[in-house]
Amino acid sequence: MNTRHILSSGHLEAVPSEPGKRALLKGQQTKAAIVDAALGLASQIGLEGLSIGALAEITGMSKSGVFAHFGSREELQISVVREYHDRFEREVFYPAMQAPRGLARLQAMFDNWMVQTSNEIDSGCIYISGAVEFDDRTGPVRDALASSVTSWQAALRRAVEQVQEEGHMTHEVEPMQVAFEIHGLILALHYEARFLKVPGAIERARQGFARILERYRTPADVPRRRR
Amino acid sequence: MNTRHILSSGHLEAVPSEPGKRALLKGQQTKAAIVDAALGLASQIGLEGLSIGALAEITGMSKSGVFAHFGSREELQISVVREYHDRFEREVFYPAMQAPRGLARLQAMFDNWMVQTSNEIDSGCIYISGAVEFDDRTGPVRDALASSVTSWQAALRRAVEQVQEEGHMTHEVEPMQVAFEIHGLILALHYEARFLKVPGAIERARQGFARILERYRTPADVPRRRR
DNA sequence: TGCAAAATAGAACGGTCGTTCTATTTTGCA
DNA sequence: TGCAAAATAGAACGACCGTTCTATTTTGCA
Repeated sequence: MNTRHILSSGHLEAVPSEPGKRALLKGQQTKAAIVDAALGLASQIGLEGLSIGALAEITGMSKSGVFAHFGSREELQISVVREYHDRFEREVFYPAMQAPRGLARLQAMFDNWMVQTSNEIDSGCIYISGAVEFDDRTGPVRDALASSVTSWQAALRRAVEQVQEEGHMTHEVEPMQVAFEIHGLILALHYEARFLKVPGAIERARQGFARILERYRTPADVPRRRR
Repeated sequence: MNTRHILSSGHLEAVPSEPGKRALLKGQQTKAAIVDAALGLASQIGLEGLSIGALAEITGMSKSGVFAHFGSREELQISVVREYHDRFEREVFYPAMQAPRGLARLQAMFDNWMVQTSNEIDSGCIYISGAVEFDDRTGPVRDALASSVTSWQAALRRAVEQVQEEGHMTHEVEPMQVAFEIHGLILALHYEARFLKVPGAIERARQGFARILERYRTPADVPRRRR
């Protein structure tokens, strides 16, 4: 249909493929602004709640103007997932990689993740709401979500392995089991803080994490209490 | 508007309020069937995905026929939440109360909860999907959801307290902290089994639960390994 | 069994949705 | 600076939404 549109619009003799890619500065700039607004909207009402009309109103554009940047609602949703993936890397993953590998890095990953998840008013986590919205659907949006989440889980697993190699955690537990339990703490935090609005959920998650570390500590490992 | 409808339809001289409540057998029966179908639908696509048109098609009724039983979509959603609450009590809570109070009962609550949550193909958990859909909204649907969840959490907390009184868990941990961590395991189970479709999520949750018990075990308590 | 009330059907409403088509404006290299 | 291509606007589409209104059928007690 993209082809049909190009062919049917205006001057046909100039084949529009070859004349060396333009910079498209303005276009990409507006597109980035739309995706930014879309991410904000999706964080509040979910990926399925995204509507092109609402997005047009927010950005002050026309519906078709917004639409043209993506070609379909699904492509818009995918763009939002990619954008969230990038931000998650930028705000959670990369900063944690600055910490020395081992306990400190795992702790940093968890801390950053907590902050990202419970970011007070706005921005619920797309990975969590998206999982609920797309858990019995197939298609590229689900795939984009799942692959982002899976890659983050793999990063978590590596971090746990490094704690084991460092000697601060027993090898008797599978790294993915630890990642599972940590994920559970984040999900419970998101549930209680964002839905039930109970205070102190962050502290519960923090305690849960500390107790996972204690539970799986190498027998010889020094307690080294912080706080 | 209800009044307007009554007044404007047909014979006005007979005030329709007093003639002793009828049994309404057929009506309540169809309503129950609609709620049942609605719960099935909401379990798959969420409370927000519920549409009266789709429900009419499933039940073989007309849209207005379905609608008349509830008066609004919101009332339909509330009915679905109440129905899920009843089933949750019937399939998770009451059976667990048959087990002797203490460790056995807490274990039964967790086991039944796991089964209810990861029920293979159909029926995702309304408490989980609903939390995501209504986490930044207000209104009676959110309130119904939240109060159901809160009452279940209170039941969980009592069960944990009884384990402490029984002497199988240290008093050093707050019961709600234990409930928080257990909730996290269920949420992670739901996430990984239903969205990511990874096998073995149930076993991860089960291990996580066992390790919570180990972690908080009274020092003097005999391990008493099962399996 | 009659008859009022309850239950259901059917059509229509205003609204929003994603998408398409055409027309106009804006961009940015030659 | 001209001009093709890119970007955007605007109107219209068919579909579905929740809801209302009126008309018809079904129910179940007197």
